[in-house]
Amino acid sequence: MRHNPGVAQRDDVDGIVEQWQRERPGMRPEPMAVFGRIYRIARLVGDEQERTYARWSIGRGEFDVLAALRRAGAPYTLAPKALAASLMLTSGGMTGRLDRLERAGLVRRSPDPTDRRGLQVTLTETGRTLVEEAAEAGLAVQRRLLDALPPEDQERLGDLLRTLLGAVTDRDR
Amino acid sequence: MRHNPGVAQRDDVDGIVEQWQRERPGMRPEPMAVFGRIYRIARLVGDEQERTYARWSIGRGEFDVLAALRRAGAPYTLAPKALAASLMLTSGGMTGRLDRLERAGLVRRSPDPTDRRGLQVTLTETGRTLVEEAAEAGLAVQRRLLDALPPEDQERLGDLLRTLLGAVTDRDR
DNA sequence: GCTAAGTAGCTTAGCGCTAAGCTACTTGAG
DNA sequence: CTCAAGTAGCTTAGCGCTAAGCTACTTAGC
Repeated sequence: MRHNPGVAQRDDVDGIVEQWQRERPGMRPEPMAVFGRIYRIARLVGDEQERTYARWSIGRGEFDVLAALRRAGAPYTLAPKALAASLMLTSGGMTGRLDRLERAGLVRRSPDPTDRRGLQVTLTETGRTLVEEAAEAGLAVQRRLLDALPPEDQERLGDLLRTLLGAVTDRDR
Repeated sequence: MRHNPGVAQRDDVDGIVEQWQRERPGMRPEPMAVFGRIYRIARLVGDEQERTYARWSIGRGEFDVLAALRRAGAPYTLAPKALAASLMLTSGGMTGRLDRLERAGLVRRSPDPTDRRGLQVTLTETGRTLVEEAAEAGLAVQRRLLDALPPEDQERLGDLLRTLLGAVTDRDR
């Protein structure tokens, strides 16, 4: 039985909140109703995206690198340092991703002409085509899921999350 | 400069959406404004929780196991199978977490009297005390961040996420 | 009761990450 | 100029996960 779309029913997270309320009265675990769902959605949608990108034989980590390069615009070039920062990754992690992408012929590493310590990572033609197709497919997944909400709620959700992300980011400084 | 709390300003995710719009007109990347923020919040708040639980020398994975046992109520006992299912973990991952928790004296493994293949995992007294303290601290972190939103928006956000999580979960069946 | 299929938990190999430390290079102070 | 401090990228060790496969046990069909 398919439930009425747009009408949210009691879910596992409600159950967890109620269990805590029963076991620890006075705990006020309501924030879990928000963050518990955020964790689960991130995990489940992330896995779904992973399955989508698998059609192009890349993982989500590799996709994120290609997408950052594509978004940067022609000539689709960034330093490993800049990529690692924007993807919240250590330099070691970045080295590994670039190794895999270079082996697959999707990016090219070349020396930075202005700093001999540095590199430039550039999308190859193959990489550019691949990331454009994969991005479209990944976006289609997101859009299909998000359409469980009417357009005005989609926007409201984005706004609420913007405020929350702002608080989280502030806190981290 | 601290911005006005509750007023969401342009953030990195807005920048990413705009970059895609500029580079790929017609792409309609608006869903990223929701899922991009969900990914970031999950990551950043998760890391913050990790730092909080570190005060008790456990990671988030271990905490989740202890919390599931505590929430289940006295006698704080569940089968590894049930734990793995509720934490979306493979049996191998569960074995590892239980090894660490047992070594730390926070849970005890005993044979299931009704099924000789099975085990029962039980919270020790030490484990129960620890998880109650750590849960309170983790919740305080969540509450402080969520208070960037007025109470009625906190509830609205939870409701919107419930609907979205419902769509994601449906999809997975 | 016997056997085939299914299930619970563990083991192993492999993967991608972090933290720490390395080399090569750049920058800034004197 | 010289030299100390800083920076970019890579290497290594260690960690916790998954996927696949194992053993021991249970269940269902005959």
